[in-house]
Amino acid sequence: MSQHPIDTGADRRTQILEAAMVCFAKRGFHQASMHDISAEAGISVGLIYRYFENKEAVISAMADRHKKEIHEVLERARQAPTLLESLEILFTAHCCENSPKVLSAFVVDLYAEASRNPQVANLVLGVLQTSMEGLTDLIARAPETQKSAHDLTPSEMAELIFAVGRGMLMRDVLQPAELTAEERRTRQLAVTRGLWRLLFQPENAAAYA
Amino acid sequence: MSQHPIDTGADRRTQILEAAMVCFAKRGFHQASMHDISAEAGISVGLIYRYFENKEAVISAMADRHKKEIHEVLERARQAPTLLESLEILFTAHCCENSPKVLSAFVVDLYAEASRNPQVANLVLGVLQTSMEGLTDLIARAPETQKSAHDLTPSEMAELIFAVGRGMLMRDVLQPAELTAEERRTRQLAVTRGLWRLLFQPENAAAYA
Amino acid sequence: MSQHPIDTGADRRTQILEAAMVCFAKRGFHQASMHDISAEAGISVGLIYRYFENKEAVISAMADRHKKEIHEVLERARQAPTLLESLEILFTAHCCENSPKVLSAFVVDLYAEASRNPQVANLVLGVLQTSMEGLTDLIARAPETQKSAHDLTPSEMAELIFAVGRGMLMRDVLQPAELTAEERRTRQLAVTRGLWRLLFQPENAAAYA
Amino acid sequence: MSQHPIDTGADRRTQILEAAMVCFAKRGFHQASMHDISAEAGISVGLIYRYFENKEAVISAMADRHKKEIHEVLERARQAPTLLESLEILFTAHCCENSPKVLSAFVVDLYAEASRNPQVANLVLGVLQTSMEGLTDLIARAPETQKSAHDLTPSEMAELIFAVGRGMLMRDVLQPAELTAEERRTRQLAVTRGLWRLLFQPENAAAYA
DNA sequence: AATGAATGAGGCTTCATTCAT
DNA sequence: CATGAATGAAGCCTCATTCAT
Repeated sequence: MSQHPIDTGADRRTQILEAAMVCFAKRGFHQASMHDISAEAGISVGLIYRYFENKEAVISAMADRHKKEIHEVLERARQAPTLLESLEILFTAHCCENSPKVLSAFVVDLYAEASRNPQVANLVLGVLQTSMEGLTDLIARAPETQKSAHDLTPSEMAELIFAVGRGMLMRDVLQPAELTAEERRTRQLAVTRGLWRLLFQPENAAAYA
Repeated sequence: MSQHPIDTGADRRTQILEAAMVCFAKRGFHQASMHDISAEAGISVGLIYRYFENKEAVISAMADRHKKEIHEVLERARQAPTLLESLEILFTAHCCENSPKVLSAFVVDLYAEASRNPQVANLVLGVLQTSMEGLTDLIARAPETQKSAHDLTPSEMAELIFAVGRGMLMRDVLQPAELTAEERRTRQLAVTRGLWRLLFQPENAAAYA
Repeated sequence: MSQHPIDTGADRRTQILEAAMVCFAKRGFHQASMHDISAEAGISVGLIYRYFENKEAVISAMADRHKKEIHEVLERARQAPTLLESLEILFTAHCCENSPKVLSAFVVDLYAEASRNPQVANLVLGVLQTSMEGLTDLIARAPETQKSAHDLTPSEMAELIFAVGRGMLMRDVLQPAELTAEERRTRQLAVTRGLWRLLFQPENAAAYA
Repeated sequence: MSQHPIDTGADRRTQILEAAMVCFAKRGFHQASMHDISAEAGISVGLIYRYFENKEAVISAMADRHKKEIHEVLERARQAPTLLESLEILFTAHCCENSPKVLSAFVVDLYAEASRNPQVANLVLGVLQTSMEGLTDLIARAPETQKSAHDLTPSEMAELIFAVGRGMLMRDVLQPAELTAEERRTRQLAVTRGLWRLLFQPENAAAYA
């Protein structure tokens, strides 16, 4: 029945997490039932329990997965030639449904969960700190930073960038569902680019002088 | 706390909403049981149903209350003498648990709920649009804006300010619970002020020229 | 507010029972809530408890009332000049909503209640036996009976008449609600008259001879 | 009773309906709790919901079952050699607890339910109409009818027969529970046979001529 | 006498989890 | 490995009943 006669444990876990992501984004962690997930994954409820101790463990695994994805994105961002390109990579992953897996609603729910589950909170906090350090580093090294027309430290700049990222993500869940991913992305990009201009493009200031 | 041994209907509703806010912030909309709320309010479960049709209605009433509070804050912000003071008022209300009623976790949950409940989504969207218009207006009128060293429109500036506000709020739910409200506020203010400086203080740019 | 400054206990009881009848007919004994009844009566819930010990007592009082009404009808039937007129009086009371108080659905519910509440069962049984005796007596005395073309005893004839009466009543609750009381009555009368002809009009038989 | 340790879905449904019938007859549709039914069936509450969407659905299924049983009886009645035997078959099924499944109290409750639930009303009405047509047809074809000493049409005769059937059934729920099924049957048969004599045995009339 | 706010037990239903097959 | 029937605790909600005013 499965694509291959052999499903490794990892494949199954992935399959289940994929389904869980859909359900969690659609209904939220606690509104999505194990049955929902099993149906979405096309398997039986019992099978989920062979791969995850309980629902909590699915949520944790999901958070872990989120962490890995963010780290991957960070890695890709680090390898971009310019700071603006790095930012665009980060932005696309963080803000948009374009990214294959990260759905806004899921992330908002993840933060909501973090607010009452210290384990999740620590994980998300870890992701955040690593990302912050990564971005701060990128900014500090970038030549664009040297000529910026303001006195913000790289760390402050990174903080602002992430704050705006999260803010746009929160905003995104309010969009009528009819908007396409592309439309969402465009609207968000407009705002974010405003911040980038402020932070990294001194010529406006120069014009003023 | 109650002025008289007589609780009018409005008082009861308030009492219940107050309790619900605590429970919702502590456990989330759907994890908080009606029993939790009644216990927190010190009344019986059944009594809640004399004042609210069902749990959904409690959530809606809460969202309404949030709306009213935000509008009040907006009004106060409008009356501040300078733009920066307006922003500080908005910031304090939007970002901090200092504000008597608005708890970060509740707002994050509200957005999570909005992502699946169109009625809540519309309400939150309405709040957002009114607030945005209000702030855009404030910015457009403010003398500080005239000399800013960038090309962002008032609307874009407002968008950024709100995005950062939401972003800090999301960030706030990750704080270890031990932080005092004052500490949270300070940390958030540091970031936000960075943005304000970028937007409204051209002298840095001037210094650069 | 009440028609008279003084409401005797009896008046209140009647008022409540009147309202209860409406509610019971509309929703059934156990589906009708005390609140429904109080609202229908235009009084407060608590007041019902001043006149009736509990809901059970309201149901019992209702059954009692039913008993009294049936006995009244029986008395009127007894005074009719002919047997057929007696039967018509009984029929009208037993089968039709035309009668001011007896609603089919209520009676069916009363029997359903009787099937599990021995006290109600005994009361209904008592009504039935008295009525049966009354009707048997009427039949035995009636001159029409003497020339009937069959060998049924007056008791058997009464039994049949009541059975058909109950049967029509049960049938009545299935009628679409749009039928007027008059239409219901007409349809039921047609059937019942068939039985009366069989029982009391020998000329058909004569025609056969 | 179960043929195998394996219960197919259909078996479970039957088991639940069997238990529900007992509970409904004992307490009525709305007084019987889902817990009552599960206990009577010897299963857990939750399991009922695997086989029925909700309590309403159990009631509907029960009504359906009643419909099927009545239709079966009608079929059997149709195949009886004489009209009187047909009637006896109908009678036994309609009036007596002897019939394995049809309990008087259940049927009275079914009609009570029908008076408020249009869906149930339609179903019961459908059963009634089919039965009526079937019986009318039987009567019209029966040789016994040709020589009857009255002017009732087959349809009127069928109407009377069903009315008496329902009437006896209603009467049946008042019996003290101590009566055996056989005793009930005998008493009811006595009445019903009176009607049959009136309708189908012309010799009495003839004797009169 | 009358009100209606308040209580809390109990009903319906869902769902995480287990386990026999 | 996989299934899905089965369990039962827990959640939402209703409603008979009480009682302070």
